[in-house]
Amino acid sequence: MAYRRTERVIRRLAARREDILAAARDAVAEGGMAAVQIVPVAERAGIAAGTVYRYFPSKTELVNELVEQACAREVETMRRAAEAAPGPLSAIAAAVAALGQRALQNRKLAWALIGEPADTETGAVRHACRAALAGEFGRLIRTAAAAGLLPAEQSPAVTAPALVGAMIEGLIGPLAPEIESNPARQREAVQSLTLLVLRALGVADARARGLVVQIALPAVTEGAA
Amino acid sequence: MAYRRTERVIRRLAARREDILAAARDAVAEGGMAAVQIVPVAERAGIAAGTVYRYFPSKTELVNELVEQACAREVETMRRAAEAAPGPLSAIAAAVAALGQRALQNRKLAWALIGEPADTETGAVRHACRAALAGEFGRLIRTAAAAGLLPAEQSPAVTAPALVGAMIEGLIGPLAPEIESNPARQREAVQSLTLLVLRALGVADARARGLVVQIALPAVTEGAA
DNA sequence: GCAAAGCGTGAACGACGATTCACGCCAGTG
DNA sequence: CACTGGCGTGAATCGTCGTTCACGCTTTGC
Repeated sequence: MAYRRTERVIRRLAARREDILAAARDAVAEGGMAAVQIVPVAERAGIAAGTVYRYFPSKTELVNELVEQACAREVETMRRAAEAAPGPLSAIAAAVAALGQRALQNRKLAWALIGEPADTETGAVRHACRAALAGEFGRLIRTAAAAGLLPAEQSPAVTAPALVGAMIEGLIGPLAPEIESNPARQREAVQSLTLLVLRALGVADARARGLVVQIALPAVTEGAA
Repeated sequence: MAYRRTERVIRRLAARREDILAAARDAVAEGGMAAVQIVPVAERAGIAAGTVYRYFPSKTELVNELVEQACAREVETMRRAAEAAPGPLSAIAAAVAALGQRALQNRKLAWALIGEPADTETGAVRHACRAALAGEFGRLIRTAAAAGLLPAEQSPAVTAPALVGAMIEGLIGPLAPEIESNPARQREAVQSLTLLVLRALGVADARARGLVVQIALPAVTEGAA
């Protein structure tokens, strides 16, 4: 044998791989999914087009990994926020607020990754992502319902996806008012949305119960794009 | 002069134009936005590819018109359902139900036209479409709020888009349960969603008030694809 | 220092799909 | 009925990417 990957090389390769993913992420954040093109992404990463294919078998795979990564991060954010909450209801509130907060931090990115579609292949991954979000959310709903905190008539199979849709559309969808750069209005929007979701689930007096205040602004600082 | 369009010819041209739009619509319903390709659409319409360009300056224009048409139809459906309702609250319920009902009738089509994105050009039109839906919906909310039937704290600018999102995602989004062919379950899903929306707006006891029953199944028979 | 094995390169290739256009055909005109 | 001009055609054209690959350069092992 005459060649074996050194620790140093392995590290370099891994770093390069991350660079590519980061470049792709940046591209998405700037120009949406359509902006993820091999040559531009490669340039952004400071490498040649062909090199991308040393790390990813195809563009589809690259995009898939991007979406999966982002999705996992969101689900994790949600889960953590919920776990840190003192009870099932505030867990829901916290989850919504955390997700909303993050989404607002980079609306275009979030929208592109979760909302905007791509080829059929990628569609499956995105579907899995939404399903994961809805699933996690459904779990929170069921927990609260089981604890008698929500009207029992809930059908999480319908409400969870619908509310995920409400969050997506309400905050990051193309409809959302332009609040990108205004922290105060962002906070406001997230709160409105949180209240909306709670009401939708049958919690009429969330504000009175102080469910909103305690989740007002979960510091989300990790993993900046 | 040696040529002037006869009434008959004008009619034929208009019909052809509609044929093209219909063919495009069918294509969308079958394979999503991606399936709207000039040659296949032309074949479907029984004409040559080049002919499409006698009627539409570009594919983008064709798609735009398709989306606008569909959008206008939906907004109109919503408005009419609301107007026929006996009061502001049932107007909201009726609007949601009517929209949901129609969307379910051809989920793939609805999703492709409203949910699934396309190129930047088309994005603008779709944005306008969603905005129109949200606007109409916002109007209903404001009316109800003004009548003191909803908590005054509503901020339609946030809730209307969010609830449009909830409807889209909950019923026709990729996550929605597969209920295409089961009328009973469709009815159920629409009702759940209607209740969800009403609750989200602060109406806790919609069912008790009989708001749901009266909109149970607005016969939507007009304009089949 | 030398051979072996990856790694990086970027021009070239291929697929796909929108758009064009030179040519017949048919309907309207007088 | 002959003539005119728009309509329909569909093969060819053009652009836009994703993907490949033959060729150096770099790193590793001895």
